[in-house]
Amino acid sequence: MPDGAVKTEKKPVKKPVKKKDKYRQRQTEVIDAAAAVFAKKGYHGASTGDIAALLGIAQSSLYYYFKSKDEALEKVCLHGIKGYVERLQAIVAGDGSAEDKIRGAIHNHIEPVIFIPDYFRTFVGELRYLPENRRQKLNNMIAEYNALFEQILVDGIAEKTFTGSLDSHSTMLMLIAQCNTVPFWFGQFEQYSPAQLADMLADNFLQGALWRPN
Amino acid sequence: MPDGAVKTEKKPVKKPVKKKDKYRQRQTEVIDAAAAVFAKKGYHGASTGDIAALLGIAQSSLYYYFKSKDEALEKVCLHGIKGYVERLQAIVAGDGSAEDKIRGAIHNHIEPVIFIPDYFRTFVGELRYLPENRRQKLNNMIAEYNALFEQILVDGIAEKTFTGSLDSHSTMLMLIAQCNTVPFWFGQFEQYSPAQLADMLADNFLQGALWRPN
Amino acid sequence: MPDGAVKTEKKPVKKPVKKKDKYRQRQTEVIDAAAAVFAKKGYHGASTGDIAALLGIAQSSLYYYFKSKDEALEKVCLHGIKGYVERLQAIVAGDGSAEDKIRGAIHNHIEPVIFIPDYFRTFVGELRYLPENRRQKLNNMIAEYNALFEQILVDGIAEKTFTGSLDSHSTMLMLIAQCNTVPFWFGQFEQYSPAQLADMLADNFLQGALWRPN
Amino acid sequence: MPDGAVKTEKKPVKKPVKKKDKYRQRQTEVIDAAAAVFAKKGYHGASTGDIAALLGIAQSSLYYYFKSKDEALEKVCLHGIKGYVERLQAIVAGDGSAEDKIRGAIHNHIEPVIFIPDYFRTFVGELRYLPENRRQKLNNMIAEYNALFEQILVDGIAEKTFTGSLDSHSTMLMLIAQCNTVPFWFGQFEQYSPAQLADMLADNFLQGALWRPN
DNA sequence: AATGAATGAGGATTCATTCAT
DNA sequence: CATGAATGAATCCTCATTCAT
Repeated sequence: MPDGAVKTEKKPVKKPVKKKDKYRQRQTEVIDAAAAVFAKKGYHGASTGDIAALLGIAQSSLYYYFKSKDEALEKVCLHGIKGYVERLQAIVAGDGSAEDKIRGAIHNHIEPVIFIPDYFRTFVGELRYLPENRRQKLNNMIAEYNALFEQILVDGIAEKTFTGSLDSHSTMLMLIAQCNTVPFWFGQFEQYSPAQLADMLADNFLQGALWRPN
Repeated sequence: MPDGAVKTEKKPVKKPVKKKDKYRQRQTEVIDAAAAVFAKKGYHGASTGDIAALLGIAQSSLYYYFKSKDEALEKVCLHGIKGYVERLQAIVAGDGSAEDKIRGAIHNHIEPVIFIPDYFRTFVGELRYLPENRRQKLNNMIAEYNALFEQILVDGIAEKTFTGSLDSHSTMLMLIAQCNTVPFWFGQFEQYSPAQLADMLADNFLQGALWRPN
Repeated sequence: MPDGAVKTEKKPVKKPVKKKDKYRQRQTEVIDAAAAVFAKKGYHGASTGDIAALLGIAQSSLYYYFKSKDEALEKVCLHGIKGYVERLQAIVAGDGSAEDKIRGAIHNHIEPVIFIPDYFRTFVGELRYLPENRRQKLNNMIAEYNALFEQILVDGIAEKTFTGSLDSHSTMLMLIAQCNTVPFWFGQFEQYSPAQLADMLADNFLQGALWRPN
Repeated sequence: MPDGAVKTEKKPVKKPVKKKDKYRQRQTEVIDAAAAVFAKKGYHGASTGDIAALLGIAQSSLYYYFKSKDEALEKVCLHGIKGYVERLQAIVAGDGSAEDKIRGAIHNHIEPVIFIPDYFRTFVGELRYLPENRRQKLNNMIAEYNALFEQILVDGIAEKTFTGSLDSHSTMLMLIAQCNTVPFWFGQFEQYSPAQLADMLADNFLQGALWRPN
């Protein structure tokens, strides 16, 4: 009984929370739309009108959710790599072999690429159009990510998991580049799950293509 | 008499040839500039003003060399893959092993990527902005190129040069995607020659990264 | 006394009054803010967002206190010259000399200019942006004010307080214009009180700048 | 004969000059229009469309003559005070009495105010909307101008042309302010020439309004 | 009594393109 | 050959205003 009273009293306390939540949710939808349009048409090829049309709202209404097209791109990119670094840190810090780690890293990289392809394609293809000042933070994250990735290779070479002829830096770049291209051709391969794709890629990287008689 | 006639006759005959040559040459410079600007800023991010500025001429003067920005992009893309298919055809028709052929194909693919990076980056990154009608021809070339590439893999699997677990289609796409990313990070690797890079890539693809005690 | 009854009876009677008072008071604050923003940024350079920000409320909340930006400007202007005409009428109707009256008029004009500078600057500088229909009333007040001012000059010339070479109309305009400019540079003269400033201005007007040996 | 040849040779040399001249001339017309519109509607109340409409050209064509609305305002303001400082310098450097100089200064100030009223009204009323960076130069010119003006007053007080009770700084500001207001009410006084107006103003300032029996 | 959400209209600016010379 | 001049369309963004709550 008192509970009922408490509940009705809570409302005025709760409301602002709910409102902010609703705003956040709508903002997410708006950024989703931006990601979709940027991915499809490229940042400069996309107009705010395109985004608004996708949402079925007025162009000017977009600006209630972001302050500029730049900011929208930034938000898309940030969401595109959210958690990436953290997850890779966990993998690197783990106690598996270098092979396990590289497989883990490839899975980590590819899965979001496939689950939020619009965000990821935008991140990969349009980040360079983000103005210098907004790009800084993202560049730092990339640098950190790359360093972690390379670390796995370096360690693997040291522990003789990987061949000593591997140039860790260029290999890292190539491997990441390869993963990054996935969302651009994945559409044609719906028969493979993201995990399968990641495995294929990892196998390819680790084993090579040559036939090995056994 | 004949002399005079010849002279006056020759002029209108010869000059146009020379003029056309000069025109062609200047046009090449213009398309070079377009390629450079497209590569740097993206098709939609680039303005005809940027191209003109790079050449030190007036914007309107560009239209003497191409009819529209679209056409400029088309010319850049066409030049970006000129000879690609033909050279790959020759490689496929050759009588080396599948391994040799795949190495040859990778070299073939990478060298231009590096020698005319502006053209190639534009081709890889901006082709999708080319209007449907102009894109047709290029798409056909790509399809043919991909088919040739895949053929090598298919043959290689058949002749047991490549492991049977290889999915030829997706492998082809990944391999090409990997080659295509080269011009985007090559700048950092001036210590490697294009040929060395191609070898590294081919080795990686063929041998894999795992350490092989022997 | 039947306190209880009175109290409960009064409430519904009094509250609306109190409410209106509170509304009026808040409205005054809102118009104050509008005056400040208009004075600083100009009518067209000011946005309703600026006003709301100064008050710490939402833009849309402003419309509870005025129906449009136009109306806000009108309210500011009206408040800016409230009492002006009446006080000048009193001065003109008084029985001092023309010199006293012109001094009184200048004081009358300058003091509000300084005590409510935002209102006054807005009135002087932004009135012209008020739409025709709203401007009518204010224009009439100005005309009346000017006429009263000129009357002092005319009378002063007739009674030989002022030199006969004075063109009363243009002099009136110049004198008023001079007073109007005060709030635009007064900030730099905090060492002078409004009354001193008015005196300086009046002295200048009456005596002139030339040195008079005596 | 040689003359003819020379003449035809000159053409290519002369042309560029003529073209630039034509551009300059047209630019002047454009800035004239901008001044007119700014003066009438205020900087923020004026749209580039208004300016274009006055010229009978397309909005976008304006940008061939100035890079931004800001720049247009700057050009108008600069033109509005062109020569002001220099002419006042000449007056101050002259060898007349302080009275002559102050008369000269008032004439100098008022005449352009009347001959190019749009420029001047814009300069007086809209300069404050010019972004900080563009305003610097103009502010410096104003400071220099004011200093020169004040110098006349200081000298005049020293040489006992002006009464010792004069506060030179505030008087300077008031006098200039008074001159500046002229173009805002001059329209009503077409019976007076600029010179007459300047004389009236100077007389007023020097002699004062009081009747002097003599 | 106030606000969140949304919008239409307008505004500055860019840009590809044209055309006379 | 090349350009100066001009323009229409598009684009990003701001803003006054509305209205349900």
